[in-house]
Amino acid sequence: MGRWEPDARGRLEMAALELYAEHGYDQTTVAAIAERAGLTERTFFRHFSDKREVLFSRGTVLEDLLTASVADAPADATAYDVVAAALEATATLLEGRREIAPRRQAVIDAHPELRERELGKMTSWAAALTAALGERGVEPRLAGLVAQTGIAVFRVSFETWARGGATDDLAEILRDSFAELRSATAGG
Amino acid sequence: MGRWEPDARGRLEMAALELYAEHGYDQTTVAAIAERAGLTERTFFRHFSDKREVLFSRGTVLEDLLTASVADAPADATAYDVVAAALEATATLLEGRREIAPRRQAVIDAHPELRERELGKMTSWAAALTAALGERGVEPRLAGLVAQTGIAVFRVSFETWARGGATDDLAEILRDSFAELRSATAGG
DNA sequence: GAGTTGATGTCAGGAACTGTCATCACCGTA
DNA sequence: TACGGTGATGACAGTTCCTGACATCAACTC
Repeated sequence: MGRWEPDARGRLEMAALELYAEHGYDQTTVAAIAERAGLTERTFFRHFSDKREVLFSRGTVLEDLLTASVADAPADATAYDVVAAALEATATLLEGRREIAPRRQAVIDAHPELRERELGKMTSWAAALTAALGERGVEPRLAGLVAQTGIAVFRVSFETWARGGATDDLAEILRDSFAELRSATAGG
Repeated sequence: MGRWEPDARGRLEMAALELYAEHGYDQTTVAAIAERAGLTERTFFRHFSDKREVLFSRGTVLEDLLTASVADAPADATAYDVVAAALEATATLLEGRREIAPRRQAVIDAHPELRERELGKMTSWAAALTAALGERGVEPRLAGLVAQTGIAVFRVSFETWARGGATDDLAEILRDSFAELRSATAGG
C-alpha cells in the first residue's frame, strides 16, 4: 500500500465529470472536485493545467495513435486515404469509451469554454497529422489541407455518434462521411 | 461633447492589442488595458465578456456577411460553390484590415487560449454557414460537411495571408486553395 | 539507516470575473 | 426651467482560478 490512494489522476477525472454533469461546469469549483477525489485543490492543478483540461488529457493517447497510423500506412497510399485510415483506427479505439463518451460530450456541449478546448485538441490532432504526412514526403500545403479536412469530417462523424446515442459504429459513420465528401467536391 | 470620451470600446480594443503585443497576453492585466484606455477594469468587462474577447468581437460583422452572401447566391449554384463564394466575399472585406491583421494574428498565435477562442469563432462561422445553407434547402448533413470544409480551407488560406506578410490577395489565395482541394479529393 | 525522490499538503497572493449600488451627463416632457 | 428617466461609467466587495514557495512523509536506494 502506498501512502496515498492510487490513481489520483483518474479519481480527479471521474469526480470532475460527475460534478460537471450534476451541477454544471460553472457551478463546480475545483476545490469541490478535489474534495470528492479526496485531494486538495493544489494537487488538482499539479495534474491538470486548468479546470478544463481534466476532461481532455486522455486525448494524448489518440493523438499518438494517429501519428503512428500515418507512419505505418502503405507507401503508395494517397494522403487522403492515409488520413482516412488513421482516423478510422482512432475511431475503433474510441468504441471502448461508449459508456463515458456521451456523458462527457454532453458536458462539453453545454459550455463554450469546453467546446473551445475541444476544438483546440482537434486542431492539435490536425497538426500531428500534418507533421506525420510531412514525414512521408507529402508536400506541406497539401498535407495541411488534407489533415484539416480529415479532422472536419471526423468532427461531423463524432457528433453523429456521440450525440445520437452511438448506435452505429463510429468507424462506419466515418467511412460514409469520407465517401460523401468525395462526391460533394467531385467534378470541379 | 458627451460626458465621456467617445468610442470606449474601440479604445479598449486598441489598448489591448498594443499591450498584448508589447508585453504578451499573460503579462497584461485587464486593469492595465483599462487604464491605458482611460477606463476601469469593471468597464472592460461590460464591453467584453472576458480578456480574450477583446480581440474577437469584430468578427460578428464577418459572420453576418457570410450569412448574407449565402442567402444571396444564385439558386442553381452548388453548396460547395456557394460557400466558396461567400468566403471570398469575406476575404475581400478583410483586405481592409491589412495593417492590423498580422499584428493581431501574431498575438493570437502566441497564446493557446487565444488560438482556442479563434477556433471557436471559426466554428461559429461554420455553424452560420450551415444554417444559411439549410435555408437554401441543402440537406443538413451535406451542409455541415461543406461548411466545415470551407472553413478549414479558409483557415489554411488565412494563415498564408496573415503570417506571410499578406503580399497576395486573400481572395486569390482562397480560390487557389479551393481548387487544390478539389484535385486532392477527386477520383475516389 | 541516512539520504534522495516524488507525490501530496499548506499557505499566501495575484489576477480574472461578478454583483451591487452610486454617480452624473444627457434627453424628453411638462 | 425643472424634473424624472436612461445609460454608461465608477467604486468596492467578494468568489474562484491559478501559481509560487516551502513543508511533509512514505518508498526507494545505497
